[in-house]
Amino acid sequence: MSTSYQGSEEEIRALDTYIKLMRATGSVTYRAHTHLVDVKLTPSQFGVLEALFHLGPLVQRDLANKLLVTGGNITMVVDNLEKRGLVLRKRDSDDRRFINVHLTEMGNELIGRLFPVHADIIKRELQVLTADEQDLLGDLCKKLGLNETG
Amino acid sequence: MSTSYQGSEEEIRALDTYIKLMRATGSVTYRAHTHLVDVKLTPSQFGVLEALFHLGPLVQRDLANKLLVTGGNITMVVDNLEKRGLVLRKRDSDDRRFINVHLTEMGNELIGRLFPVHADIIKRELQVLTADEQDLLGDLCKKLGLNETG
DNA sequence: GGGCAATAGTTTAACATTAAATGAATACAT
DNA sequence: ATGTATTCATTTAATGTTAAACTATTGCCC
Repeated sequence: MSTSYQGSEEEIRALDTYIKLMRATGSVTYRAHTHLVDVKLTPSQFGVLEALFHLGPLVQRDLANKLLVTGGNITMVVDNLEKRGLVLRKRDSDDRRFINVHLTEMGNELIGRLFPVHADIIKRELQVLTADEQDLLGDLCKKLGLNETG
Repeated sequence: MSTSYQGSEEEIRALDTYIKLMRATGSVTYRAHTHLVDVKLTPSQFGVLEALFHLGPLVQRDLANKLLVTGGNITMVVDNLEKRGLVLRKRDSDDRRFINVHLTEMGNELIGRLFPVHADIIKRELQVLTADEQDLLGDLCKKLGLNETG
């Protein structure tokens, strides 16, 4: 049956904390994405629209960096968004390597309508914690992220 | 440029906390997977091996539930692990709907060698937090996960 | 200014992932 | 006991995801 792994106390604690971190993130993310089914958007597509909504037109490389995915991935996701008429590509005339991605009228309308729903879901999920607890959680998470690179 | 979204204070806080949670999880997970390149295992494949290592042989449905993925996904991942001779499928003779997945000698040897490395990476990543901080983080995460369903 | 390194984007191959449809085996209700 | 509903696994289609190879463009350097 269960293969017992003999780790140190620190390892046990770290693995236990990590699994809880994973579950919490997965849980909130899962719920934050349920409403996307209605508009037939994938989480990745929503992520791109959200980034453009908040930051304005972006070069694909910047999108990839923001969303922590590869360039090839962005090519695919933007392709599908473009097919649906939600975003447009516009090559930079100064430096023709760059391609600016911006929301179309339709894309802007959609994400402008979707984001408040998204924000509300996140808010309700996080409200099992008090404001202080959320700040505390944020601080602890920030420390974990800082650990450099990646 | 930046399209300003006018959310409530609660929404702003929740979104801010959520993004930090996502970044922290992504950061630790990313680092925990770097060593898999050496043995040409994908994170999903590692996840299956890890589950089998700790819980013993599992039916595919249980694997899917443990790893929070769909059944079709497990079919694919187990296929690839089976091709490499790391796991074996064995149909249950009592209830022929079930397929038990278990580690082969080679699979057991591999995950037994890999898991300590994995545990050590997680430990080092989490050690930017004290033991108390880790417990606190775990508790906060647990509250988030509890919010039922999903 | 001609060659070379660096950067942006695309493509390809392999694997992952989901939802939905299907097939096979079992449970259950009347 | 027979028909119906469940459950498990697979398949399919579509999209995502990465790494690696490739193209195109620009920057740099001698």
